[in-house]
Amino acid sequence: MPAKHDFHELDLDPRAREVLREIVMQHIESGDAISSRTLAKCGRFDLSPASLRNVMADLEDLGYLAQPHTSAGRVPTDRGYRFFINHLMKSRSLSAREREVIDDQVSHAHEIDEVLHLASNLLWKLSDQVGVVFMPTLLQFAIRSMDFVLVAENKIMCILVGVNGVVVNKIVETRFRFTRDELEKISRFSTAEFSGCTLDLVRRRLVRMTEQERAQHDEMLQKTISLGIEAVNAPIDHDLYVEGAESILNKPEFADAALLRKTFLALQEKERLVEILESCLQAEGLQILVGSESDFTGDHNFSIVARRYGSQSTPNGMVAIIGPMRMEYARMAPLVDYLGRALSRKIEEQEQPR
Amino acid sequence: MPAKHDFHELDLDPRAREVLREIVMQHIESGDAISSRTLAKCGRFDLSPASLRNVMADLEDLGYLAQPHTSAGRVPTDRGYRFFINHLMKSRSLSAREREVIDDQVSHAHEIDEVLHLASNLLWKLSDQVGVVFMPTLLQFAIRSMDFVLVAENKIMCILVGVNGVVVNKIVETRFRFTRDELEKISRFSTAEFSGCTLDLVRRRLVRMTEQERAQHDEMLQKTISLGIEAVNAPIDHDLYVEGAESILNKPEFADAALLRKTFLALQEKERLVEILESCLQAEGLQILVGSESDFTGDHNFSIVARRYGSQSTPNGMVAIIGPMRMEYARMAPLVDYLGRALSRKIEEQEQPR
DNA sequence: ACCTGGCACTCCGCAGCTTCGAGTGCCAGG
DNA sequence: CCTGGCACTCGAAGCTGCGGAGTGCCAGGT
Repeated sequence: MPAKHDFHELDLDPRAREVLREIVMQHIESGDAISSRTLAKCGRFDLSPASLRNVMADLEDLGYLAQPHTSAGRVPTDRGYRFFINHLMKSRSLSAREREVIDDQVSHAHEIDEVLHLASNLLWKLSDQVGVVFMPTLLQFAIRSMDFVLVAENKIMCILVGVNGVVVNKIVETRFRFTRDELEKISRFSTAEFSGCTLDLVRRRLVRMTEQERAQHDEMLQKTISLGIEAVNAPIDHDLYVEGAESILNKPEFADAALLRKTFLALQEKERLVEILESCLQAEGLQILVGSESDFTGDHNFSIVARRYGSQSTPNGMVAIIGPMRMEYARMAPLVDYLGRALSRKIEEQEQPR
Repeated sequence: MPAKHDFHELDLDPRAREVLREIVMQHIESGDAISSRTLAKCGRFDLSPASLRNVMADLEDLGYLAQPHTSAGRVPTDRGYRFFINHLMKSRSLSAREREVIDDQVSHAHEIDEVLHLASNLLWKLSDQVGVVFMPTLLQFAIRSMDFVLVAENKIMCILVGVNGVVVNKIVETRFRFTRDELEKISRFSTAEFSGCTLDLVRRRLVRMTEQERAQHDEMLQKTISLGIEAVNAPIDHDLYVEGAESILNKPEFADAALLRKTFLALQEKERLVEILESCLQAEGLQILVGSESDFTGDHNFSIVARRYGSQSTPNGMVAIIGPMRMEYARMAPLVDYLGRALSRKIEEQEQPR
């Protein structure tokens, strides 16, 4: 952080900070631009509107506030929100009720995808913003088992279980015919052989096997290898749960039909979402991106409140909320944080079943 | 159909029919209300606007047309569309390009859910309406196999394959511990025992087994039964693919933000969609529902173009397009029909693999 | 040095008015 | 039975004026 920036921020005298804080809070609540008069009336300041106007003018000069037009009140800028989040916000901890709902739901889910789906749903319902949960592809993790089941004469379902408990299944079509017996043998072999490997490693080892002398003559081995390669090459997507896109339909900032349309379509672009979530994956703890601070949020005046989940040992994903810049950060932050922790706990539990 | 209705419809003299047809077509194309003047200008009639006005007034009396307000042109009513669809429409057959796209895509997909997902996607892209594909739950069909795979110490994945090739997998948690060996045996047993049964029948037979003497003592059998019951009781949903809801954002009839919101939310109510699609499941061939002809479409001024797919022998689902009443029926009808046929063919092929 | 009331100014939103054009219905004449 | 003409209706668009909400600035008070 450049010194000048710091200087600015610390330079704000306490009164200005209070004013900024009040403006941001009121604006978040009402959505309107805040005038000096409303501010004076709120009772927190023993100042006349005129004095407040001076303070507000200063804050505008520093780039924390903006006026939509002359003779409208002031509205926080991205920087204003950022300052608010960094220095002024007092997180409102979750209500007992909310905590209960989260704990209850998370503990009742079983499969990991069920848990994640539920998490995005919870985020949506509890925040009334768009809830997003991201799980990176299995590719980066080691697998625990690899099984094959006959589905049709020429179709085999391959079931991969990651060390993190993620279960992925893919149906592959093969030119060989397999019997149940064979598949059972192959399952045993593959699991024994590859458990602990990442998919990438599995692929390399399979390829190496084809080169060995033995493979040329052992038909069974050939079939195993071919099936394994098919299975590993089958595309395995990351999972992205986006829930509650319709909740933006309510928000007054998107009352305009054209803007709404644009905003809505933006949320369908999963690739961009994945991209930005992946870029947050490194950082520990809660992250908040406001408006112009990232490409995606900047284009659409969004903010993102995100947190990594998962234990240190195993791969992580992200939970996040996406909404308009004007959102209740003080409530969203603890919500995302709590849910992230709950998920992490759940996942750690599942790793070491009692 | 009541005689009176028939009378009305057949009573329309050829000129009135032509006029109605032209109005519907022009309105579908432009979205505007059609005036006598525009109609006269189109060249298809050797009549003055005044004469056309008379014809139009008659059509309005009969309920085929309506005026949004005095001094606006005329717009087709539900009945108008219905008459158009039944008697006036000339289906425009698919372009070679479109047919090619469909055939190509359908033939390249493998798993049935992949095919269906693709189908809804195609419907959307080719029609620019909301594409819907519905597959009823597996419950009504006989199964071909039933396998179990170890996923974690206390979690078993159960894989059911229907005679129609549908593959369903569910992860169940059990209080027993299973080894790979056991699961393999159970899989063999279950498949041999239950292949050809509907899930309901499987459940009943499992329950009956618990009552037999043997079950009391044979631990292995107990475990099998418990697992089987878990698997069969795991909820198995119907599949519903809805794609392209965002395409209604474009349609001028939903320019108003409030209406758009309402419309959009309506499309999220999958239950109602399922309900209406299920009700169409009985009828063979293409079905078109216009506006007030059904609850769902009536509430939102939608129309639905739907068709059953699947072979006679095996269970069927529906493919459909949902859009505003003002849609190009002449193009949608063949599109849905063709896709339905393509799907049916694909499914029949998969039933009897060469 | 700082706060404050007052005042001029700007700008938005709204209500009311007019105008314009697009349609229709009806009628009388060919 | 068709047609041109005419009166009438209605909505969309544009203009105007006004009130309200805000701000900026200044001069005077503490």
